[in-house]
Amino acid sequence: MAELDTFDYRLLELLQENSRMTGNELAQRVGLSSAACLRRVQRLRETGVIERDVAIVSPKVFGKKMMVIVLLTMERDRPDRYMLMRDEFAKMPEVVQCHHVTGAHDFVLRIQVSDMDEYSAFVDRVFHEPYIKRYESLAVLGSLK
Amino acid sequence: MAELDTFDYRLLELLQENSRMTGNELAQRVGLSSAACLRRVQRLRETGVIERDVAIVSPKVFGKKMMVIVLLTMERDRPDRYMLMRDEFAKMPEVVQCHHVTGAHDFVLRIQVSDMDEYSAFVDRVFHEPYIKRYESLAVLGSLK
DNA sequence: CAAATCCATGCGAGATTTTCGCAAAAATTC
DNA sequence: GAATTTTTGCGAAAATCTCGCATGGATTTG
Repeated sequence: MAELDTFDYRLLELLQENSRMTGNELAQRVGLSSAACLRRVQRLRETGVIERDVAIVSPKVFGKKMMVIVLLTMERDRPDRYMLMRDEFAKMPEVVQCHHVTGAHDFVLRIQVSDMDEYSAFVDRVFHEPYIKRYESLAVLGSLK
Repeated sequence: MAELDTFDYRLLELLQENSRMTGNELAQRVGLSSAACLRRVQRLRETGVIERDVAIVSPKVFGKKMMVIVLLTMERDRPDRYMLMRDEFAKMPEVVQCHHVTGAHDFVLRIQVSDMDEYSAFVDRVFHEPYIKRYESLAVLGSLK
């Protein structure tokens, strides 16, 4: 992608807030015609500046009311396992986020489950592996953003 | 909102992945007519099951290339500070996520900044408060989802 | 410095998508 | 099992998006 100008940034800002805004609404706010706005947005999508569009569903609805943050520490002698782990985490529906980090821990995971039972089962299934040295579970009491 | 049936859940699942899916595409996947799908989606939005729709912008574009996860521990004698802290975090653009958690730490923050300098400034400004006992920064090397 | 080239623009037609009224089918209530 | 309510599919109308085209401004080129 070439360079983004002020219009593009403004559009991104707006769409990050509400991606269902129509061409006319955008036009009104950025001071371009509807067509121009939509053409720009189209380009932003094609070039990957806008990666995707998602609906944000109220967490209550899915009944996945329990969120846990896990700090994972792997055995130091198996750095090759990192990528494999990551890929496996990617496939698990309970894992909504996975960060590979520096420092005392190796991974920070955000886990979404319905209840303690489901979490407990998840832990048994996933964390009791030889290359996992330690895990620390932080139950989330409340969140912002 | 009344009850959600299997169709609704399927629609939510799809829209969570890609909210730009058209009525026909949805129809094809859930086995209802386009109109029925769109009517349901409309209702899901109206009733707040779908809270909003957002565009996900590549973090690189905004120049916020650095992500840090911070484990925050507050002084135990000031639990009243928790809510105030939370509200303050909510206002900071660097804080993209904030979870209040149980366990050894009190908050887990996800911070997005352009570089080390900006992070350093952020730390000085925010974490050097008397009621903050300890903070641990985990730089994110890579992420999934 | 003018000519040529390049890009993004606005306009508007055409295509796609969404919304809505309606009658029929399905599900629910009594 | 009849009556009522809800949801469906269809299709028309409305809204939205896409695209070709000519124009105008900026940059490049000769």
